[in-house]
Amino acid sequence: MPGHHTERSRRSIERKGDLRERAILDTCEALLADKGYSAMTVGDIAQGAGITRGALYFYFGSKQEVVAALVARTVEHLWERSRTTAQADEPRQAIAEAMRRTVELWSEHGLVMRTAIDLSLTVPEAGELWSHTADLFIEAITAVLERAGLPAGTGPEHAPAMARALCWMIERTFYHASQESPEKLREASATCEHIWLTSAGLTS
Amino acid sequence: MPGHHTERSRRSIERKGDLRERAILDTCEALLADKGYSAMTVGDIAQGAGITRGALYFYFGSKQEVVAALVARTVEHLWERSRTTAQADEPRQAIAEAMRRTVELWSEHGLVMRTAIDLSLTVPEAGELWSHTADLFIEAITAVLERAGLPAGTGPEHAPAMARALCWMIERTFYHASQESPEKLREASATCEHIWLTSAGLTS
DNA sequence: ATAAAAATCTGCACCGTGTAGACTTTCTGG
DNA sequence: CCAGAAAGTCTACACGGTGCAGATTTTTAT
Repeated sequence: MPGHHTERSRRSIERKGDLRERAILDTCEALLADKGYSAMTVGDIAQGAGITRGALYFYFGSKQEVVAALVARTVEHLWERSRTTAQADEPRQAIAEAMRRTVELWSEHGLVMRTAIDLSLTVPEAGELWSHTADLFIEAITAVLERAGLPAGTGPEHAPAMARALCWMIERTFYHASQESPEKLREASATCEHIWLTSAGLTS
Repeated sequence: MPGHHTERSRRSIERKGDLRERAILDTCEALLADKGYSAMTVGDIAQGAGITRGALYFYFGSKQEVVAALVARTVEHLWERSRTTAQADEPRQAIAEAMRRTVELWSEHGLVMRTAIDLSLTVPEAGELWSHTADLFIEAITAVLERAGLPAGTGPEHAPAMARALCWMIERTFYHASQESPEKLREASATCEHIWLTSAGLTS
C-alpha cells in the first residue's frame, strides 16, 4: 500500500500539464527563431503545442508571459553554467575570462538574450527577471573593480556605480553586435574589455 | 493675379492637415505621458485630435507610426538646439558640456526618449531614426576622443569603436536613471563622464 | 469503485488594430 | 462658378490577443 502510494506520487509528479508547458516553450522557442516575436501568433504557439488558444491561456496569462517563461528557462541554464566557472583572482584575468564567457553566451543565445531585453522594457515580469540577472553581473564587475583598487563607496565614481554603467555598456553593445556577426561580437568584446580595463585603472 | 496667387500660397503653407497632424502628435504626447503606450488606443488619439479613427489612418499608417513621428519631432528640436551649442575645443570641456546637455535632454524629454528606445527595438522606422540619432552622438564622441589623442583607425580599441560603446553606455544608463529621479540622473552623468574621461586617457 | 475535487480543455465573445471601399465635404485651379 | 483633387467620414470586416463559462478529463479520497 505505501509502495503503491509512492508509485502513484512518482507518476503524479510529472503531470500532463508539465509536458504541455514544455511543449509550449519549445514551440515558442522555435517560432521565435523562425518568424520573430510579432509575427508569431498565440494560435501558432498553441497549434505547435497541440492545444487550442484557449488552453494556452490556462498555462500562461499572455503571449508575453510565454516568452518571459522561455527567457527564464534559458537564463536559468546560463546561471548554472556560470556558477561552475571558477573566478580568477587576478583582475586582468578575471576581466578577460568574463568577457570570454559573455561572448560565448551571446553567440549561442543571442536571440533569446535580445528578446529578453526587448521584453524587459515593456513586460514588468521580464523586467524584474532581467534586472535581477543584470544585478548578478554588476556585483561581479564591482568585485573585480574593487580588487583592482577602486573605492567601494556609493559615490558616482566608486566601484558600484562604475560597474553599473559598464554592465549597461556591455549589454547594449553586445545586443547590437550579436545582430551583426560573430566577427562584430569579438570586436565589440575587445572594445568593452579595453574600456573596462581602463576604468579599473589597469592601463595596458 | 500673381499677388493673389501668392496670398493663397501663403495661406496654403499652413494647411489644415498640418494643424491636424500637430494636434494628433500633441494629443499623442499627452496620452503617452498620461496612460502609457499600450493603454493608449488609436481611438483615444483620434478623439483627442478631434477626428475619427479612419481619418487618423489617413495621416499615419499605424499607431506606431504616430509615436515614431512624435519621437522624430522631439529629436529634431534637440538637434537644432545641439547645433547652436558651440563645440568646445578642449576635450575635457567638450565632454563636460556634452554630458551637461545630455542630462538636460533626458530631464526634459525622458519619457519620449525612453519611448523612442522601446519602439526602436520593434518598429523598423523608429529603429532607423534612433540609430541615426545615435550615429550623430557617436560621431561627436569620436571627434572628442581623437582630439584627446586616440587613434582614428577601425580597430576595436580605436576611437570609433570606443565611441560606439560609450554611446550605448550613456544611452542605457540614462534610460534607467531617468526612470528613477533627477538625482540619479546627475549621478549617472558623473559616472559616465568619469568613464569617458578615463577612456580618453584624460585621467583626472 | 466511485464521488468529489482538481486539473485541463473547448468554444465563444469581446475589444483594439488595421484595411478597403463608398460617400460627403472642402479646397483649389482655371 | 465648375470640375476635379484633397481631406475627411462611415461602414463593414478580417485578424490577433484575451477573458470566461462551462464541459471534459484526470487525480484524489474514501
